[in-house]
Amino acid sequence: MTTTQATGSRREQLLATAAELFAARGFHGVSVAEIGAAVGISGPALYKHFPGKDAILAEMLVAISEELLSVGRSRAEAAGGGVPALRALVDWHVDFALRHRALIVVQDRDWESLPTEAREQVRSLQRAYVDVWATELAHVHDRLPLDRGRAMAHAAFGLINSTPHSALLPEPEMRGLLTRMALDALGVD
Amino acid sequence: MTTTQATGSRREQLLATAAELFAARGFHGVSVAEIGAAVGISGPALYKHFPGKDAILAEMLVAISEELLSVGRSRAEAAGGGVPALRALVDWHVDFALRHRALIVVQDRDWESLPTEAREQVRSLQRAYVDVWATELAHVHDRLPLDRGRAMAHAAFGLINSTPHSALLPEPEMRGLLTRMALDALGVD
DNA sequence: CTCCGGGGTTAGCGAGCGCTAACCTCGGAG
DNA sequence: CTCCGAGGTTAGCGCTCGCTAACCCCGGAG
Repeated sequence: MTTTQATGSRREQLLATAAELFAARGFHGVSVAEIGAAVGISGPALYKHFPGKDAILAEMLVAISEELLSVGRSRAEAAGGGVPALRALVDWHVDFALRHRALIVVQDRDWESLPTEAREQVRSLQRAYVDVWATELAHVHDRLPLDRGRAMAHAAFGLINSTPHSALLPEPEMRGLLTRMALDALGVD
Repeated sequence: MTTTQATGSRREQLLATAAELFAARGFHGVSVAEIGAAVGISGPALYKHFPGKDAILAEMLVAISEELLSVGRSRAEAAGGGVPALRALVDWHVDFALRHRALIVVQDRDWESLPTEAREQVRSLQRAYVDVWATELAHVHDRLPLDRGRAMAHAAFGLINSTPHSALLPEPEMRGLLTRMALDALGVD
């Protein structure tokens, strides 16, 4: 068996670079030649690592959707539910958004460019993640319908995910600001 | 002089239809043939109304940026500044986002596809709009630096503009929810 | 030493794109 | 009655795109 190290790092290098390019100019606005050039190989060499351009997008969006959900779930559980769980969820999402600005942009801009199967997968992962938030919100605000909790979660994501578009504050201050605004918007305190 | 009515309505029909298509599949994901077909003409007939595909995008984004700024300004002024002005701004932006979901989506997804001149124009209009919010925020929260006010405004836009992506509540309830969450996030009340 | 497969190269295909050219139609203004 | 320009049409050009084909290099297992 060969070392999967080199292979893995080239793949991940491509994923990371493609994420930056997609974030900057959109999935349809970036060619495979550009993606290749950005990592020092050129054009069709990319097909030795991915079956197609779509597959790159699919892999990165499925991966982040899975990470958001699984870590979000475990942090909420570790916090024991209720207000501490919501604090944990906000902290987690703010942290993620600040660390992966490019992926945040791509996720809600190029979602429609996913091949059908991956699109469904991402959709269901996102729904599950929203429901983690919505159920915690329902525990905190009693008599809160699930629909309303979901809408509140979406609004909070919009607030937190706005950070790639502004980015005019130093990172620690931005983190604090977004965290406080999100908690206030969710009526937590 | 001919009646500019028919001409104007065809132009506006194209603008409205193109906005829906761009919102659904992205600027690069929609062809001029599709835009034409969606209004009953086909393909190149569109060049009798616009100098190019870019120009359609430019016209609609410049128009909404101007409207957001000018109406926002006048409403804030009419409210007399301070907390009432912020309430007026939130009401205005929520109303706009609910009425023009497609344009909201296009504005922050296909911004980079604008021709240079229009891009600069939209950028400066948006900056001015953000500053309307930031200055009112500075009046309400004393010692609030302008940078921080701008970041708060961006976050509030993110919250309010999330509505095209969720849309799972009836409109009046959504309006109330977004308004309350935005005001809470901004520390107004 | 051999050889073979992973990871790279260039050439080029077929399709779709934005846009232009050339032409048609037809409802008024003169 | 004439004519002309607004607003359509189709044909097709030139370009870029995603992707395939065919080939090459070379490090390490047997």
